Amino acid sequence: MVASAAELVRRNGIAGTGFRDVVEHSGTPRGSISHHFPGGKRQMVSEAVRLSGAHAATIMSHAEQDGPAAALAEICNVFRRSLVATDYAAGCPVGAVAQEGWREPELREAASEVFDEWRRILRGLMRERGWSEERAEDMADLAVCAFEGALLMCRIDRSTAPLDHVEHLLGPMLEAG
Amino acid sequence: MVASAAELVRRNGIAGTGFRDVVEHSGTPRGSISHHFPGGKRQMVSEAVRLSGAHAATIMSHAEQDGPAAALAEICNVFRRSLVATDYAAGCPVGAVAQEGWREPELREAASEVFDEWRRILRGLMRERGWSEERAEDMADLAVCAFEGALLMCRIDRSTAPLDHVEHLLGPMLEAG
DNA sequence: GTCTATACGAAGATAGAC
DNA sequence: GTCTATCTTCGTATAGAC
Repeated sequence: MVASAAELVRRNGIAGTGFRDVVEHSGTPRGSISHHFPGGKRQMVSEAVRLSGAHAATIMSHAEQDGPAAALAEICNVFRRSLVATDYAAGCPVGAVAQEGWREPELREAASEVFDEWRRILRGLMRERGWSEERAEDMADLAVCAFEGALLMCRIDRSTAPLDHVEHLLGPMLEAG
Repeated sequence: MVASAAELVRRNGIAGTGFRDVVEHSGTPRGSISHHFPGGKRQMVSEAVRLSGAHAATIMSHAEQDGPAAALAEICNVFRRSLVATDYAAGCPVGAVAQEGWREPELREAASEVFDEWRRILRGLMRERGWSEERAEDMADLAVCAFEGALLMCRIDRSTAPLDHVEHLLGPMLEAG
């Protein structure tokens, strides 16, 4: 059910995703919403963001023995496939929450923790490549910003070009300390 | 009225911005909505995006005699001031539409044209610095992606650091061809 | 636990008076 | 042109039956 929520939010946004859609998409019983999510929609979206964020972090970590550029390439590949497979409907659920749900402290907190983890992973990989702590932090910021922005722009362009460009330009930069 | 819509959309998103809020914010008469916007909310948001996009393009163009890094710095400065002045409520209206309104062809088209103009401006400035057409295109993509992503992240972090990092890391890259 | 029905509020669109 | 009132839709939350 949380996975369904994440999938719908990344496509239609928070406001565009109702409980109705989630129960339909997940096939779960309609009457158990308030039982599983006493915190209402906020709680559901919050859990969806954390789930997606952890999933992405796992993907990046899988490539961590190959360095920061490989980690970036890996996560770009996964999202690029999603974009193409859904005809550019599937963006990033964390970005959606960052745009629509930042006023809700619970959602802002969830998105914040996800972004922090992503940056922490990239920072660690760059440190291993000899970057200074400060430069690694700045570059990790740039990488996550560019990644999130690229997902936005790919949907508008109906093309994976922005994501491709980010990956190919930023990858080498992350390697050279 | 369009300016009010743009201001409200960049803060609260499309779904979070009702006609009610717009007439209140702009002080315009409530009964003339459908007269000025026969196309409904879509039309209003579409015009708001184009207005904001053109405004940002003008800002970048003001610094164009000083090169691409100066243009980037100028637009970053303007949005950084907005972020701080509104306690991180004011993001980018074009980004909001890219996230929430991409399904509406009219809105997607408007956002697409705005992004294209921004990239065209940066590409032109980089060409003057001796970049090849292809590299200039890729770097312009990266710059706009990073800028949009930074505005997202600044709100979540409640800090201008992501935007600062993007500006300081990307600026020099745009200069050196 | 799961389900149905409903209350409550919000928002967009529309019609008609002045 | 401007305004008020209303219609309709939709989504969340809640209460109560099985």
